[in-house]
Amino acid sequence: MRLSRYFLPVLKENPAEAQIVSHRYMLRAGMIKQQAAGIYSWLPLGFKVLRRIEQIVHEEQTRAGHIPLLMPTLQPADLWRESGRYDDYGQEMLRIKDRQDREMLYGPTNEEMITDIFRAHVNSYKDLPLTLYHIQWKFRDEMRPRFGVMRGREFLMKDGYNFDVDREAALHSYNRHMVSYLRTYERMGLTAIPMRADSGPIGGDDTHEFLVLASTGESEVFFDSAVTELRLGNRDVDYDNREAVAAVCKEFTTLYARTDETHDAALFDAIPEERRKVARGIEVGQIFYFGTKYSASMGAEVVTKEGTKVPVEMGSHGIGVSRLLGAIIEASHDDKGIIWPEGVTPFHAGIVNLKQGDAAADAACAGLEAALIKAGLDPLYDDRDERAGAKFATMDLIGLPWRITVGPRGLEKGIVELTSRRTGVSEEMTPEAAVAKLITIYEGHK
RNA sequence: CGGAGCGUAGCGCAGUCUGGUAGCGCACCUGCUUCGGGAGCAGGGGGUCGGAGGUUCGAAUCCUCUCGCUCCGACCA
Repeated sequence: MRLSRYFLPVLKENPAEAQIVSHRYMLRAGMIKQQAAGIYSWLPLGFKVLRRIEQIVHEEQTRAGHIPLLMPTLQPADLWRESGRYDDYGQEMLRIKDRQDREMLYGPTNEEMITDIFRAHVNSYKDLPLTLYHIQWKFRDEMRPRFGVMRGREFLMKDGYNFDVDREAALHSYNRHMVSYLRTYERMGLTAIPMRADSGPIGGDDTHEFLVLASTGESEVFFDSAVTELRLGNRDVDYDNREAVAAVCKEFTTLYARTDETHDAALFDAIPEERRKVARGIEVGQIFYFGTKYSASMGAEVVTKEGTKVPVEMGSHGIGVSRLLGAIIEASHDDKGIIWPEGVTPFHAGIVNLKQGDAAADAACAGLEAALIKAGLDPLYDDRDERAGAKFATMDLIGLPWRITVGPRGLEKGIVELTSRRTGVSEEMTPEAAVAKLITIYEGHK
């Protein structure tokens, strides 16, 4: 993409309404535009990152054997009367009447609807296990939306629902989700710690929240500092192997890590003092096992091997997709702007032409752009007729992890500069070497 | 929903107390000079002062109502 033809409305000054760094940078980098309290348009750059995050979520869900579908944003109220949540949910649920005066709602979550789909089409234990998920816009009419996309009223969420024949199988589904979530967050460059949490209005017996540590987080968290060292890495976990999956979960949940809702001071104090940490975190996901809470009230039953009917065992699992944009920026930025992890960056590299209009520089940039595209990468070439400083400032702000700087001075020696946004370290090399190095860097992030 | 603020050009703000016909910086347009970390000079365009009513010879400014947004708190992916 050439910047002169793109739509990237960057702001030099900080918008008055943005209080936290991720919100400020998303506005300044031209990623979002607020349309109402807690409701945003996603401008091209923000939309690109949102899509990359969605893609990673899809890939990891598919890897775990979960099946994508798509449910509507609007739901009939009657479905929620069956589960009893229509009255319980409160003002946070946006209620709407259509022209026939039918009561509708903009879905804050989809347990009822997925249970309705399940009961209509599944009758036998032979069709289990089954996990269905979608990535869809939700609406929760928060009393006080804030922090940009971190606490919007409209937000994009991946929500998945597992259906299993018995508790043991359902717990495996729970564990499978935990591992798939660990992989998902690591691919996004995040350290998200699973913490024992409170079940809240969804209800249930077992639940973990995934927290990204950040000083601006809304939750207070207590943990053993050793948990932050744990990494899933490139381990090839067999998602069908209950013991293997459970072992990973055990590894990640044995050390103390809890939110303030479930914090136990006695257990916490048993940790060696130097490893005892109190910090703040951003919740980027949550998994629940809730058994037959919805299947019993809504009549979602399957026939077992023995021929008896039992309500299906369920759980639900969510990832705050739009919130992740904010969480990633909170966890990865400096005073110049965003620093995208390679896994989610909107463009793989920026090309800065220091002297637009110089024949050699123009040709070298065009050549680099073509070579990167040919290699399957997605570069952003700043071909604007701007001074070097303005181009650097824009690149730093929008946070592309790698920048190739091209100028007449270097070209005389046959070299360009490849600069890491994260470390600031520049290396001089030939254009061909820069392309080769970028290909290598991104091999692990495709 | 309780408490506190703010709405003036695309963005950031001054002007409101003390009423007199709207201003600054950035951005934008034109020209010239610059050009390896947000250039300089000159010229130029753009605003129903959130909206409605009222007071007044006259309202961005005073009064009433209303809408929107932000912050603190309680609630939450």
